[in-house]
Amino acid sequence: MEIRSLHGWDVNPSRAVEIQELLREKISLKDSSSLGKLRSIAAADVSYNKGDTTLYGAVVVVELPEMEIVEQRWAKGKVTFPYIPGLLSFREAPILLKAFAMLRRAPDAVLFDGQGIAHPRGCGLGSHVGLFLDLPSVGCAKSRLVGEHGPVGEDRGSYAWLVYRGKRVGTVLRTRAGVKPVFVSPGHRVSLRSATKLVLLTCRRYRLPEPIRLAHQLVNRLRREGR
DNA sequence: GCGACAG
DNA sequence: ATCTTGTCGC
Repeated sequence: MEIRSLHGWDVNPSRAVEIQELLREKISLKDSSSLGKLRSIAAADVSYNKGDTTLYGAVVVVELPEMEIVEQRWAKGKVTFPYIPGLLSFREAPILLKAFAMLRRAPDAVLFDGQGIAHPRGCGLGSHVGLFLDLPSVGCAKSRLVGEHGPVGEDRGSYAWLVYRGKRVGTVLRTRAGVKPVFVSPGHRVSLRSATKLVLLTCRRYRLPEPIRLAHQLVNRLRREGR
């Protein structure tokens, strides 16, 4: 699929912050019309090698309603940026974009293992990569980066607003009774409402969305087998 | 200066 | 993220 080039990746942390502030203005929180006929959903994830600088990135595409895998691509590369809270996309996006570039067909939406706009500068991994792909994207993180929230109901589907600097930037969603909730936030071209519905829709028997679990399994398998 | 801090 | 076995519970 086509990848819109917005800037290179050879940057330092200071420059990365400037880039996020510029990208923030380009993010759309409106539902893309293409979400109406939502059919294929993709998810991307990254895995690292221990004392090495090798990393793997993968994207898995599934189709509703059964969510069977229709395509999957992966790439192997080297770490070029350190892990700094708030700058995760500069570490993981490059390898993920390589995998996305190999997709034959662009998915209708993409899920990311990280934050969308629930970020210090409103531009987390989900938003950053969503902008490059110019596709509806959603951030679904396992823990909090920024924002505050009240208690979350115990039933599946219960949620609390994630508020940051006086704005609702996401939801803390219980995707399964009895398990820790996930942090959902719009990436690009999706509303907070739709982002939350999309995550709940793709969560079946586990805490995380099925596409994300599949991408997670794929990169970990690649790392174990050292391919 | 101190505490927080996606993966 | 990664290092790691068993184990408590539905």
